[in-house]
Amino acid sequence: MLRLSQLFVRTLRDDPSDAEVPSHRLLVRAGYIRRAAPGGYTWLPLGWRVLRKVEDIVRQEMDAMGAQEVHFPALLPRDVYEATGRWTEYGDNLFRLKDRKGADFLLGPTHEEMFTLLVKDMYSSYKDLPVSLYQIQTKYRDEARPRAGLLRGREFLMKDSYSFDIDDDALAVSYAQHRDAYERIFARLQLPYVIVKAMSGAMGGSMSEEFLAPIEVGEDTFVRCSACDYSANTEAVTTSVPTADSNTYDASSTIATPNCPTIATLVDFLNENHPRTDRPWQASDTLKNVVLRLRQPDGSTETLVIGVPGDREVDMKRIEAQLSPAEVEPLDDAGFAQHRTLIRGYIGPQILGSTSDSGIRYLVDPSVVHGSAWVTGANTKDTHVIHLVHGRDFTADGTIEAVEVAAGDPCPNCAAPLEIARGIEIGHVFQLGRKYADKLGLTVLDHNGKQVVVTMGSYGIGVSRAVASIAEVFHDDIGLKWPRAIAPADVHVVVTGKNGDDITIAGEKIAAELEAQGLEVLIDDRNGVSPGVKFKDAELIGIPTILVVGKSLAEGNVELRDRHAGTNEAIPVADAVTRVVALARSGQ
RNA sequence: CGGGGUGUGGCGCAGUUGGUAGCGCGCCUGGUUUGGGACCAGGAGGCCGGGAGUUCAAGUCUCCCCUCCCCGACCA
Repeated sequence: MLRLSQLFVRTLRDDPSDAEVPSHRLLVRAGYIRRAAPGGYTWLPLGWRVLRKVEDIVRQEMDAMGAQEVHFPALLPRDVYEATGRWTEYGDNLFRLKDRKGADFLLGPTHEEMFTLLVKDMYSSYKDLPVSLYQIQTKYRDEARPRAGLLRGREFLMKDSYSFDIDDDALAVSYAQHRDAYERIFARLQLPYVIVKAMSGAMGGSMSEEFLAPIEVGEDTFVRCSACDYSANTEAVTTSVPTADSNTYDASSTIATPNCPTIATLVDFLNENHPRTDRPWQASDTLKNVVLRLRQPDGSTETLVIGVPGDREVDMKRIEAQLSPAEVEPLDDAGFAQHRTLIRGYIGPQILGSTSDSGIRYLVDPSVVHGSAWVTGANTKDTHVIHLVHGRDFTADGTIEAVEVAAGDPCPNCAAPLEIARGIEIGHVFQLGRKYADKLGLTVLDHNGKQVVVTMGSYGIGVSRAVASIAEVFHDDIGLKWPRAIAPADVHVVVTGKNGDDITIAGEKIAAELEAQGLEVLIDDRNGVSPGVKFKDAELIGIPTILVVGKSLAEGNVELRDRHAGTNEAIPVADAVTRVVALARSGQ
């Protein structure tokens, strides 16, 4: 039995000043966690119980799908990460340290290499596959900006698992099993989620999905369709190809546009000096050409220009994801100096394209459809071109999804408007493919006795982040409201009497009976603490069922409070144990 | 890494023109209280983020560094 008179906890009356998001505020205030280091938290008894319950649910479902638990050290040698290039690739986010002999070590940010080598060490036949292994481990990442308490720390608890298969079909099966297990885990945690398509990006895999808890304070932006079930991470959105523009336009003409350095000033100038007959000019009539530099992993660079409608922002993440593994950056002054034909602010596609004199590759966003007419730069200072038609007056080398996805954009599935929402990434499933197995030499003999490279999947759940996410979903102004499955106890018995009086005796008796029934009981047996304080603390701590043994005992009643529903029901003392046990076992 | 804010007992905060630190909560002792964060009396607890400087004198002024929070960049 957890006795509040003994429990190592101190609830705070005021919000801690450094906590902004509700989960952080309430977990500290209710005595679940305490900040111990930048990006690091101490788990107090109540919090540790919740964390272990989340862990247990994850463990049960992973075991049920056939994965086997192992445990690696967090302290890892450099050479393993050197083999895959991640010692350098991971950059500043990696915690590095040296041992007394000066040898390099790191604190594991994720364990692909270790799992791959472990399987290589032990297995060598297709008969050993498939196999899925997992661990629940403390991970270390030297985040540039830890924030929001448990939501982004530098040390956090993660379940990571890895599947090993003989071929892509088998990988698809392992992937589906993990995905199903994740759905069961989040359902048991009562954590709402959407599964969004994610970019496989530099990891080189083929299929990747994120589980996002749709919560405003989340750091991930995703889109979802207002009509169908489509959802995707913003950088992974693919737009449907718009139909070509079949209108006929006037011949293009070059016009002087003094003092029009921005799109807004250009549009104003056009409306004043070259008004359209049908409607005013708009930013969406202009074609904005952004100059980028691509840097390939081998160090070579290329200048690239991307055309997007002038009313849209360029999304560098989306572009980078499609050009991976090349890195993308805006062209700097030195770069412009090398391309004298590119006049900043007046760049037009007339001189661009790999077959043009400049030889500069030119891509357009799909919204710049064939046959559409644009206002754009004339490649001379203070001069623009109007009625420049795609396909007639200029050509592109191809298309690239380049504009920042905005609310109201059409859904690629059904064309209904998309919504933009924020979420917390609580899980990620990923078909890694052969990247790690290749680099680390993980092969097995197939049934023909031939060496084949194993294909892998990697799957993660942020366990400590899940605790915070649940707190984000289940709280109100006065405290936490845990789902029953992970509450630190089944019932919180509030006893409002003084030591030795009838109320205290009755409360202790009920608590003991509840415990005898197998329930986890937290009893507020503090002497000399006023009922108001006990009620406030019970609401703050957030155990879903609160049983008050107090003044209504005189009428033979106790009070059964539901923290979620906010209800308070007087029930006969004799029924108390049965009722509470039934509630606890209902799972609701 | 850029921009903004911040740092004073465990928590929340005040501290004037520079003059040797205070309030509320919490904690301890005694007493009175006990259904919505009680009351009275008496206590304990502070390298004022760190360093350097100006000054007879620095929480307060100057410079450098650091922390935490927010926004951005970054984030398998």
